[in-house]
Amino acid sequence: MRERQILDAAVEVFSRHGYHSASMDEISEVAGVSKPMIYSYLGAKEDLFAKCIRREAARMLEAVRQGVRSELPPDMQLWHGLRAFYRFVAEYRDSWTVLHRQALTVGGQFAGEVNLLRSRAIDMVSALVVTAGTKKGLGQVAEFSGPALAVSLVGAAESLADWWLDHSDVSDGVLASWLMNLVWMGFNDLIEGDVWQPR
Amino acid sequence: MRERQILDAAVEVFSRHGYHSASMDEISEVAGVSKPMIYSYLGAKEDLFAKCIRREAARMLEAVRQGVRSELPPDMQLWHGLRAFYRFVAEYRDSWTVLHRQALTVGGQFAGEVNLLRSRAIDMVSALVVTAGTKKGLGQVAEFSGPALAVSLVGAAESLADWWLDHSDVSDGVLASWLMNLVWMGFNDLIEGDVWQPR
Amino acid sequence: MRERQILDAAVEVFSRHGYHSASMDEISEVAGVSKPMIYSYLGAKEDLFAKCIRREAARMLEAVRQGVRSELPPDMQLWHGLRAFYRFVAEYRDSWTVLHRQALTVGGQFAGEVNLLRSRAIDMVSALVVTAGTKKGLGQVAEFSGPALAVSLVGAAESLADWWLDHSDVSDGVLASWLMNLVWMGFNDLIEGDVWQPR
Amino acid sequence: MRERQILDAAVEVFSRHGYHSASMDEISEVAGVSKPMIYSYLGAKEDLFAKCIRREAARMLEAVRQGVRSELPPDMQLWHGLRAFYRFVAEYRDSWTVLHRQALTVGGQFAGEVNLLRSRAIDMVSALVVTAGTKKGLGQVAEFSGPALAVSLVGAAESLADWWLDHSDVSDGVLASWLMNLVWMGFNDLIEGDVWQPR
DNA sequence: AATGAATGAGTATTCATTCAT
DNA sequence: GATGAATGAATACTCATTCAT
Repeated sequence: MRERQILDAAVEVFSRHGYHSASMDEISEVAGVSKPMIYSYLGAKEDLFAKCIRREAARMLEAVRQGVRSELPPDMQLWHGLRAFYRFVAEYRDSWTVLHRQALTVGGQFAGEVNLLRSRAIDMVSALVVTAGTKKGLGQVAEFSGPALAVSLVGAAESLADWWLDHSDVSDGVLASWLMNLVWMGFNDLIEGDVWQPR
Repeated sequence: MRERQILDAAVEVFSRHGYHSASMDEISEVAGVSKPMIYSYLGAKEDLFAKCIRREAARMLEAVRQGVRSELPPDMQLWHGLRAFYRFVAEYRDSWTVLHRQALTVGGQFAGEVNLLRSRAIDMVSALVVTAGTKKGLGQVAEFSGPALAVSLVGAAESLADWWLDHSDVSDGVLASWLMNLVWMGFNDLIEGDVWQPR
Repeated sequence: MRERQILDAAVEVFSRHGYHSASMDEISEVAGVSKPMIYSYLGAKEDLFAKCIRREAARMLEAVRQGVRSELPPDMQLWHGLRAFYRFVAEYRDSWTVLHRQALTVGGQFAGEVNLLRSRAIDMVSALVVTAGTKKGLGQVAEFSGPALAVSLVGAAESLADWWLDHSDVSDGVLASWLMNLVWMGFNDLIEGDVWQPR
Repeated sequence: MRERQILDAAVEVFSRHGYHSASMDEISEVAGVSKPMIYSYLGAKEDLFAKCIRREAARMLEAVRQGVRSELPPDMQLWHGLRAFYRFVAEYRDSWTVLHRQALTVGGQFAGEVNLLRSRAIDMVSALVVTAGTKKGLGQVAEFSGPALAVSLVGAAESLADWWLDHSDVSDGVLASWLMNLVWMGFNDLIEGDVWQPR
């Protein structure tokens, strides 16, 4: 469809240049569609960008959701979720770039969209942690602010994804494991030689 | 001094609108100085932005560095470092915004400056972790990729800082403690009811 | 065509104010076209100016070339060439102004273009003189530096053209005759009462 | 004196960059004087330029005037005058550049100044020619428009001077002789092998 | 339905010129 | 008398956006 064609091009171009430096001209060229078409189908630049973000966010969420196996124990769920996330980042690099880097630049105009994605991700994590906690009979974790911990985890995962873009010689499984050792085991256990491993 | 006056204004405006949308006109107005003065003292827009980033990065590093008490055990060092970081974010909100959000937008032109800051931060954390690890006679941590873990921690801290901007009713100490419970104890210990607390 | 429309306006404005003082705004206004069109069709100010010069130079050369009747004796050829030149100056006053006065001002950036024109003119004259000389079996003239004489003649013709702009009550034929009496006969013959006249 | 110091610098800078591109900053720097001084002594940029032209024009006229030996026959007077002119051009290259090239660029603002110089030069030449003519009992020359011929001669001399700047391996005497052969003898005589030589 | 052609509005940057000292 | 510091005003250039076809 025309709409999809244009969105694909837009994501590519926004990813390459960022919101401001991306030109409608280049987008129309890459899409192989005239500029008036873009305006007719997707509205002004701002709308277009918003729609890019929304679509890519949905894609990513879906990918992660599919990765999580809810029949497994919480730690394994988290691990699989992280792997799915990293696979997505690897496969849809442009999507990731747009979501993570470019979406922040537009004066908070799109913070909403991105925050929505982030909240969703955070919700997923929170659920996991809380579940794990309650299973063990400890609601304590929530008091340490489940949301805040989830936010931190998401930030860590994102940051590591960025790092990965420049150190791509590591598998998604290893990457996820590293992160598990940080957030599941903590430095303290690591120091003690106590590591986490997928079972 | 004039230079400082201008840089302050520039940080404020860049923080508000981002690099591209910020206009030299607004900066000059906020600074209470005519535009030619800006060019004379700090050069073109790009230079100006670079100088903003460099100054704020230096400030932040200094603040964190001063917060860390190297005579304390590693976990306490980390905790104090985090607190210093959050105090800085709270006090110099604009600095933080510019460093974290806006610096990424300029086509990687300034990635260098920001990455430098980030590397410095990561180095500090790495040093702590490695120190802690070796004290216990365990080089293991390195195999989990010290750098990657440090990257993750920094990401987590940044992400939490962002979250904090919208949930400012928490003290920096609490915030740092939350993060310590994530990275030092890990979910596993938390679930077990094993929490980290400043001593 | 749009391109022609713009070039016409540009020549007019450059002729009036010179390269530096001419503003793209005025050109666009005179052309009855918006500024972006100028940039789109003809590029930046410098390109625009270069294109003006090139077009006018070509025009002028063509005009002169068409004026020369190569079947006539050398002196008549020269006379006809000069007439054609003055007719061109009279008809395209702006072209002449741009070529002669304004093209020199841009820091030698366009000296090339103009010098090319001048060389062409000089070549034509040189050819004539040398032809005349060799017909009479005398290569001597070249030894008096054909090029230098040609340069001088061109300079004389240009200077006279400028003078003419303020004393337009003289026909191109008369003007050309005056010049012939200078360069063909010389003061000496004139003093002797020996004048040149078209046959 | 301060005034002279500034004028010297101005001529140098105007000669290098032309009127528009020359900056008051550079002039003040070259003069070793602060900008307000320039304004105080010589007025605004336009005034300054006018004064440069006036001074250099006077210098040049004086130089030529001193070169002419009025006790000699007209052709020798002319030849000596031309030599003096070329010696001046060689020695005060900047003066010549400013007078000939740069003065034309300013939208006719300074045409007056330069034309004044030119008229003076033309007057000198006219006088010579007329004198020569009348001595021979022939008022004819005037009918060929003494002024126009003078204008042409001056143009030829200027043009040749410009050419000389790029072919400096010729003495001023030779240069003047070439020109004499053009304007005194004419192509016709040259073709006949009849050349002019200083006696 | 689709586009080539056109533009309004905005921004960085530069300099001649002048105060305050 | 002399200047460092400051600015008003001007200009090239770009790009999102829309008609006329």
